[in-house]
Amino acid sequence: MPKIVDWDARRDEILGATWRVIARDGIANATIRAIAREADSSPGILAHYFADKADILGSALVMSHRRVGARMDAAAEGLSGLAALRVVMLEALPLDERRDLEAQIEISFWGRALGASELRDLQHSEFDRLCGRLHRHLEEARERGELGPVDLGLATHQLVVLIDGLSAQRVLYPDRVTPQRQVEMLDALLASFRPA
Amino acid sequence: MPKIVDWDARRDEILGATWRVIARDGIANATIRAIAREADSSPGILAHYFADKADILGSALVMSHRRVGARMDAAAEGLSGLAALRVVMLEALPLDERRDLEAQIEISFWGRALGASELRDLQHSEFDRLCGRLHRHLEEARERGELGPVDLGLATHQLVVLIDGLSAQRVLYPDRVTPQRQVEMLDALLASFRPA
Amino acid sequence: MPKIVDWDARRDEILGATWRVIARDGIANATIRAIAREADSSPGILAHYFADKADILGSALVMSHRRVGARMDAAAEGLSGLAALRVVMLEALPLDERRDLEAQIEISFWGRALGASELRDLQHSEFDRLCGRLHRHLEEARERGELGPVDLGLATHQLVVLIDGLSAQRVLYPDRVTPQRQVEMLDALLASFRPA
Amino acid sequence: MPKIVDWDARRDEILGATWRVIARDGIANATIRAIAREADSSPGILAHYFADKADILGSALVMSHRRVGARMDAAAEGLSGLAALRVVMLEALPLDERRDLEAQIEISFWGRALGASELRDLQHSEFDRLCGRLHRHLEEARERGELGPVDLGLATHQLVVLIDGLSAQRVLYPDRVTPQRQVEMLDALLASFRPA
DNA sequence: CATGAATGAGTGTTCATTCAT
DNA sequence: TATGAATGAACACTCATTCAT
Repeated sequence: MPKIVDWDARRDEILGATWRVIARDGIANATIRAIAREADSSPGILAHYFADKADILGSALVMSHRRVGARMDAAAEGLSGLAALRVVMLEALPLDERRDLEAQIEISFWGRALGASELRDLQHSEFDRLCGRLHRHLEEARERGELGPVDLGLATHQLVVLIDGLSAQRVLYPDRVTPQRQVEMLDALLASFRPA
Repeated sequence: MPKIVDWDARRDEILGATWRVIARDGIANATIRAIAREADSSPGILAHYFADKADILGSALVMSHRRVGARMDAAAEGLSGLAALRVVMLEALPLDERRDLEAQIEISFWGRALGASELRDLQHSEFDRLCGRLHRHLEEARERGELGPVDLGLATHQLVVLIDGLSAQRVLYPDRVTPQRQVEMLDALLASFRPA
Repeated sequence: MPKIVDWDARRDEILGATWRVIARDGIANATIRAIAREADSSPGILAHYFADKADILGSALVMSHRRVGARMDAAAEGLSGLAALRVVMLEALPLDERRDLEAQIEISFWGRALGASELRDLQHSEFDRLCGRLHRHLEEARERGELGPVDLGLATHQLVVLIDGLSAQRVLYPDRVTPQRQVEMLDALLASFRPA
Repeated sequence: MPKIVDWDARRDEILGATWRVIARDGIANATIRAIAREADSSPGILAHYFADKADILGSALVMSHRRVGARMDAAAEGLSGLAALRVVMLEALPLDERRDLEAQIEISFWGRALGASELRDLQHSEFDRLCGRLHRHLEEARERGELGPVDLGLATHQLVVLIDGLSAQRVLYPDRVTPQRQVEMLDALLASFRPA
């Protein structure tokens, strides 16, 4: 009988190690050896679970997005309109340590996307999902009469720009971007959507 | 001292080549050889102008910031308050090709800053200068009675978050972030600062 | 002892898979994993049947030689002298698909023998057997008065040189070395042995 | 001023080291490190002179062929017909240490050609040149009336089969294939071409 | 000053081998 | 007996850096 291994669990473990290395040492120092060491493993083993390094990094990004998406689903359960939009946005912002890590991952990939077109494509498709979700909640809000005369496309855009801007600021200047400050900015933006 | 002038000109030329390589191939592919080739030069010569590769990349970032700062100075000449703030912000946003390049440089460095502390420090000090400038114009606006009851610290923060968020979006999804859209968002934010 | 039979059968199966991989992908790509995959097996199992990779490759070569030898025995049954020599030679030449495979195996090992002395020794002893067989038939031919004034050592050598040369040509330029051409060359050589 | 280096001389030096490593350790052990060590150099330097390892090996083969071709040109100078053919063939056979080395190189590549199609193509084109040369001298011989009723295509083929067969035998069993023996076989074949 | 050849450490990746199951 | 996960060394190749010219 072969050694029983929970394939998906081991994969996730390696991706988790990848996150930690990226966040701690930067994506430029996220070598296969460093990831293997962080995962208490050997360099060769990564070939069992991933095709190559690009697959590891891409999978790490997708996994991060999937976790955020799952949390958004859970948080928006039973809600709709602006209320749903707010909790969804709160899941997207780097408000605690776990989400700081996600923001670090995300921003590390931004610079890398310039030189790697397939990474770029990956980010585009992942980004579309988020935009779609935000837009849907805005449409709900409009139907519920929660909105003033705002352009939904513009409003969606403002929301993602807020996420990206706050993520970047939080990663680069963690001391200046407190969770309260983030919520403050989110609420200011949401307030601007409401009828006068 | 004609030699000195030539020396600075050659330095700037190399930094310009560095920008182009980063924007075209990504910062991960910005090797010394690639930069030297882009500058129609040889790898060894870079050692005459820069201590090492980190110096090249750091200098490229500083030069980018300095150029933006100089443009802000020129644009704000004779203006103050919200009017000055607006033209300064317009210089910070990726509204044309040259500033797209600057945004690409900037974002490429974000991911790199996680693993390189001296790059982080560099970014901090550069960032402080921008915040100071924005804050100063907001203070002027307050003195001129152009502002409603806004918290200047929060407002400053909203402005830099807008810059970072729009820069990231523009670099990653250039088709979706038109110059008009950027100005639209900026004016929406500035409007929220004014008295009701 | 049914187990033993299965054991040998499994061994032969693995060696057959080894042949196919060498012929298809080249000996440089004949990895243990590739062989195991071709044999619908797992990498670890090969350790049960063979000491190490060199043992697998060496055994594959020996098995190839043994099969050729067995076919020669069968073909020469009841014959002697030049008639026997001719059918033996016809078994050694790459005249059909199966023997093309054997020639590919053989030639793949030639390059490898330079760096691996034990493989070299293996090839020497295997080669001696073939030479002995050819020489024996030539002696029979002499006794039967089928030969002109030829040096048996030289003649033996000419025969093995013909086998090696035709095998190499057939493997490298299969389109140019038709079976007819091979028989033509063999018969020309045999004719030169006969009395004027 | 840059360090003056005779590019071609350095290239040839590396290829010479490649030959020696292949002949001594086998082509499977002809690693970039081993070649660099043999050339009293460092692994990285090979990238200056060759695109990759396949380029090194391919260039080594081409260079070997080119040297043989040059020697054939020189030897056949002023001769034609069977006389030219004989000296050309004498250059192709492993009659001294230098040509033993060439035969080792050649045979090492045979096994490798099975798995590498571009190497196969290289060998084909190189082989065509040799066939063309032999055929040309046979045509001269025919015009001069030196030949009996032989098929020139078959005769050409017999010559290359002799070269390949003798090369293989010489490499694998050097003690048994003396220079005299080789010349003996060549002359026997040439004799069979002459009118009865 | 400028060049580009040279170095050697570091990268991603492959692979024979081992071993717990 | 059979599996395939795991290891770690070796591979080809890249790159920042140095230095003789």
